[in-house]
Amino acid sequence: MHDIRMVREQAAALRDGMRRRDALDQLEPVIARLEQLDRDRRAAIQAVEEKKAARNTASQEVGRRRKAGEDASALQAQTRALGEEIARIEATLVETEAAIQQGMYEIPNVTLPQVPAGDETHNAVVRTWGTPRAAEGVKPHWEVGESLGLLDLARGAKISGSGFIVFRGTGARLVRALMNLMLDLHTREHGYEELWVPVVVNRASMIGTGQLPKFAEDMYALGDDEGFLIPTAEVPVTNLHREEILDAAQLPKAMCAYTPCFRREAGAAGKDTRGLLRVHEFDKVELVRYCRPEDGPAQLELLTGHAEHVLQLLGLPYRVLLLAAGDTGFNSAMTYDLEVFAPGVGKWLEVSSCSVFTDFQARRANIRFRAAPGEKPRYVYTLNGSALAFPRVIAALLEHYQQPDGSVLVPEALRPYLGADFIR
RNA sequence: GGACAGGUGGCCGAGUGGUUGAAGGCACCGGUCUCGAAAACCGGCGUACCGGCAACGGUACCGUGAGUUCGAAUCUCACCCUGUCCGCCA
Repeated sequence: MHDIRMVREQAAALRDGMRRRDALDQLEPVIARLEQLDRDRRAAIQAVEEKKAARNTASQEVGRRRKAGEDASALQAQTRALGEEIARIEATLVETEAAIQQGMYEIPNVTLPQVPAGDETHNAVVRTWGTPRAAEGVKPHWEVGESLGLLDLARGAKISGSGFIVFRGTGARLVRALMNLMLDLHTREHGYEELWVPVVVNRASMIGTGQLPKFAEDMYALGDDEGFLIPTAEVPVTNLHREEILDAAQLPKAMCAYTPCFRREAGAAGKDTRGLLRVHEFDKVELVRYCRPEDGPAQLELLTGHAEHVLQLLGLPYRVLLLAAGDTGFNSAMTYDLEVFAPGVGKWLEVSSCSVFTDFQARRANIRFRAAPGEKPRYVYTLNGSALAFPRVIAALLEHYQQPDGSVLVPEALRPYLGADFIR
């Protein structure tokens, strides 16, 4: 969420940001309405505070007179009338503020200057690593996975529904191996603190990282009062220090967590329905960083490099995309997607999305730091990225390392974790 | 799930209807002293919003929300959270 002052004082920059996302036409009415609401709000505040100041002095006078044994009933009646007037103005103020908040929730982050303007056709490949394997003769991962007994998609669908996977045998072990490989790498070599967090979070956390109120249909709500299944570990991990003021010495702060992730994938019906490419429950290791504002872009490069490192260890060819403004997520100011090549399905698969959110999430979640003792707290910048999402990595492994005899070669870095050189 | 006890500033803790944004202490910042440090002493020290170029003025905030009242940290109600005990449970 932006500061309302962005609308008041930097409206031109805000409009330009929306234009770069190809979203200005859609959002212009919202912005214009916010400008009016902001004026209404301040006028109401001035009126209400003036009357409150009058009431405060009057009721002090009542106290003084009563203590002195004088009659204060006329002044009391007058003050009560003032109170009723205050209540009336405050009621309109509450409405105005609710409308402002609703409007502010509609406006996405403004992307950084280095982000290309326009829709996804303006996404830029900034680098590639490795050589994609030729597609000839490579079977899609679901065929290899099922023939090797690693996946049981039919039974996943039976016990939970389509889009839920059962891994079995070496397949199940592969999931555990990936989890350990990634967590070991990030904690031992990249300096992240490992967290084990709840996968059920409350509404305040979902609002803090920006999943709510805009993306409610994408999540599983538990049906009782307050619980949601997390769509990503970003939610519990970024919210860890919600409503806190950190010491500057704690920045940059690096945390990682393995969690399952739950997504209803509303609106994605019919896309990537086979295999592991789009599922309702999947596992992932997530990296989260907090930093000082001036470090944001450099921290994004660092975090993206940490995610890439996993793919390099696994020996999977990938490319890094800098998303154009129009393809950058609502909360993000700049995003790199990592796409791994899966020759069996002949596609680049998104296995990570690394973003810097500037202070857009920190403002919502109220995560601040004090640069020096005595200084005013400022919002941190938050970042996160998957490193990595398991199912598509597994798909790529099963396709990229497929052997003519139907077995799958295990990349060296994974062997100690899986305890095998080949999956057969 | 039941019964008690609690939730006050960065932390500890006083305050039970009226100049209380809130005593006192710790921490922190500045100063005196010192070769330097510690100790001691003096002073400062919350956040947000509105107005103002500024100095500054105003308003709000004592878990959250509603209510009573001329006036609420203080009284009432609901909810949330924490602690202790009981029950249940992997």
